[in-house]
Amino acid sequence: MGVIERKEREKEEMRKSILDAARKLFLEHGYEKTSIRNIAEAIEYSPGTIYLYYKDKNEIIFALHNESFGVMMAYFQAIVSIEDPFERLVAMGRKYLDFAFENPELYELMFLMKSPIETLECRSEIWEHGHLATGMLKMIIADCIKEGYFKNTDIEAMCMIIWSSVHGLATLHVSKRTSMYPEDERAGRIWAGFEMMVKMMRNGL
Amino acid sequence: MGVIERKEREKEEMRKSILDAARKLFLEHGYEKTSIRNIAEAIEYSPGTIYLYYKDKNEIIFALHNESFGVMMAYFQAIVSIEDPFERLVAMGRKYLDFAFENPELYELMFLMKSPIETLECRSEIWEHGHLATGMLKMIIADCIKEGYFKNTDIEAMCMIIWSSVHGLATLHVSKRTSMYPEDERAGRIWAGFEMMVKMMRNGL
DNA sequence: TTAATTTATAAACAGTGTTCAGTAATTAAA
DNA sequence: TTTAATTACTGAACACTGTTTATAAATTAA
Repeated sequence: MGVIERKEREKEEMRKSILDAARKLFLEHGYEKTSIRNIAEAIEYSPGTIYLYYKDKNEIIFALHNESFGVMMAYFQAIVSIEDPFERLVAMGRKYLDFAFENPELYELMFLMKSPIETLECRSEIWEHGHLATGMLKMIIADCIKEGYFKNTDIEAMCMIIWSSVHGLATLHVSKRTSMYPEDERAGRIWAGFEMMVKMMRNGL
Repeated sequence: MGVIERKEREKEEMRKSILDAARKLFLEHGYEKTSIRNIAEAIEYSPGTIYLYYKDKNEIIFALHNESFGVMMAYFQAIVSIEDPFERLVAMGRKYLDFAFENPELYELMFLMKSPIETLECRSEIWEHGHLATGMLKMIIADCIKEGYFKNTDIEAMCMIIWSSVHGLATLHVSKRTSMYPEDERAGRIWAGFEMMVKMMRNGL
C-alpha cells in the first residue's frame, strides 16, 4: 500500500506550495510586509495550517535563504570555463554584484537578515551553503597562487577581504546607503569601487 | 513672560528622556524587541504621549541614527594627530572596525537597517552625517595622494572601495555571518582580512 | 474666577506570530 | 459496508505590535 508514500509526497507538495507563495509575496512586497496570514490566504488555507508544515516563520525564511544560494550559484555557472584564474576571480566578483543588484531581497535574506541565523545559530547545517560558496572562492584563489598571482598570501585572509569588499559594495546598495548619491550615479560608483579593488589586487600582491 | 521658553525647554527635555529610554531599551534588548509601549512604560507615560514628541517610531530610530554618528566621530578623534596620511588612513579603518565591534547595535542602525532610510529617503538632511564621515575619509585620501601615495587614482572610487571593504568586514560581524567560524577565530579572521587590505593598498597603488 | 489652550490618557483599530480545542476528512480494521 | 483510529485542517483565542482619537486633566491667559 503506497499510501504513506503518497502522503509523504503530498506533504512535500504542500511545503513547496507554501514556499512558492511565500517567495512570491516576499519578492512582491518585501519580507516585513509579508505575514503568515498573507501566505495562508494565497494558498487558500487557514493560518494554522502553515504551522503543520513549518515550525515557524523563521523556518520559511531559512528555506528561502537556502534556495537563494542555488540562484547565486547559477550566476557563477558562467565563470567556471574562464581559463585564467585571476580573470575568473574578477568575473566571479562581477557575477556576485550582478546577483546582488538583480536580487536585492534574496541578498538581504542570505547575508543581511539576522532573524533566521540568530535563531538557528546552534545548528551547523545552516552554514552548508555558505561553506560551499566560500569554498569555491578559495579554490579560485588557490588557482591564482598556483599561476603566480598573490605570492606569499594567506588564502583564508585573502578570501575574507575579497568577500568582504564585494559584500560591502553589495550591502551599501541593498540597504540603500548609496541613496546619498543621485540615482543615475549609484551603480556607476559601485562599479568604479569594484574596478579599483581589481586594480589593487592585480598590482598589490 | 518666559513661559514659552520654559515650555520649549520642557518639550526638549521630554524628547530627550524618550530618546534616553529608547536607547537604553534598544541596546539592552535590540530594536525588534523594543516597542513604543516599552518606551512609554520606562518613562512612566502612556504610549500615546510618545506621539506628541515624535511623529512615529522611525523618527525615534532616526534620532538615534544621528546620535550614533557622533559616537563614531569620537572614535576618530584619536587619529587626527597622526602625521603620515597613510598611517592615519589605516588607523581610521581600525577605529571604524573598533566602533562596529564595540557598538554592533549602533552600527546596524547607521548602516544596515532599511526602515529609517527608506521612509525618510526624500529628505536630503538624512545624509548630513554620512557626508561628514565620507568627507573626512576623502580628505585623508587626498592627503595620501599629496604625499605620493595612490598615484593617478580617483578619490571617489578610492573612497568607495575603502569604505566598502571595512563596511563589509563590519557587516559580516554585525549580522552574524562570521558565526560559521569558531567563536575564538572570528575577530582574528576579520582583522587578518583588514591587514590584507592594508597590504594591498600599500603596494598596489 | 472663568475661558482658552496645552498636555496626557485610555480605549480602540487593524494588524502581527503562534497555539490549541474541536471538527472534518481520510485511512485501517472489523 | 460499517465502525474505529488516525490524520488534516480550521477558527477562535492569546498576547503582542504601531498608531489614532475622543475625552479628561492640567496649565496658562484673560
